[in-house]
Amino acid sequence: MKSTGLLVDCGAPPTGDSHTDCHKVIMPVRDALDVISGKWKLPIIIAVSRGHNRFRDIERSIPKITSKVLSKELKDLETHKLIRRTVYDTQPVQVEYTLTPYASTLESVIVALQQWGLQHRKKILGK
Amino acid sequence: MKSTGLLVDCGAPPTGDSHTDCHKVIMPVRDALDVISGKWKLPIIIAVSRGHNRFRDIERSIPKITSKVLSKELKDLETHKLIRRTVYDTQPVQVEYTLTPYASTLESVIVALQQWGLQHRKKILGK
DNA sequence: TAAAGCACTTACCTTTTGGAAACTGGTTAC
DNA sequence: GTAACCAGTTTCCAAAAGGTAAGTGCTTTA
Repeated sequence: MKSTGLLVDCGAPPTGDSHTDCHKVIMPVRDALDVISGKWKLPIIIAVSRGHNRFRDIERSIPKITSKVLSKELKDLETHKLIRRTVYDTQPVQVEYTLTPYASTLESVIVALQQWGLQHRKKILGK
Repeated sequence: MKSTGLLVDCGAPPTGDSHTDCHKVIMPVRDALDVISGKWKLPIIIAVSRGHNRFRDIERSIPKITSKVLSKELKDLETHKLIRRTVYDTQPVQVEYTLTPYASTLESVIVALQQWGLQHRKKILGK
């Protein structure tokens, strides 16, 4: 048995049944991936962080996104407390989307993914 | 996620506009997500890292995975240079899957996702 | 000689995800 | 008064991901 030392050692012996221990890695990782994976979540987060705060403004700033998908993704991001939706009682009503302070906790995750992804592209497409 | 063979094709051309730097974040992140997202990649990596090196051994160690999916995922992981497939010229042939040293570069990414996912679950499920 | 193990592959479904286009019900600008 | 803008929703479709079950060609075990 060769180990590259990858990953948290879940504690169980390598020959034992360790899938329950591994769940301690897999479950949180999948929770995190759920939040940021998909085609549009990151583009939306970035668009909003740059000051595109109105629905149509976000839609225009992200090429090829449709209003249906944008609507759904904004709801997802809202339930994950990454985006706040504020309705102003004006005529007509104005809706503003902003990043929550909590959204900034994602930064280290995104940076880790970005850096690994960058070197991986070089590795796979031959340097 | 749309892929062009190995890596993600992010659609829009990198012109000189303000979206260029967005793509510098989004593209690498999507490349990275492509490698580790999906239902089975992480469980497989963990199983192999813990000494499950034969096809049937890996299959048995991951509850509910099917041979079709395992076969496909192992191929993906191999083209991403995370897993090495070694065929021994025995009777009958033996096939061994091991993690490459490169696979250990994923560790910081996985740890970042795991930690964020852990606190996120607490945040979302109240507490 | 039959059953079982190994390393897969194949054909066929179902579920999930994302896309196109039209449409709603309001408001405002020309 | 009609055209356009806003913030979406609805219906229908296509592609991708994943699941089920059976089969392949080999070898070893009983």
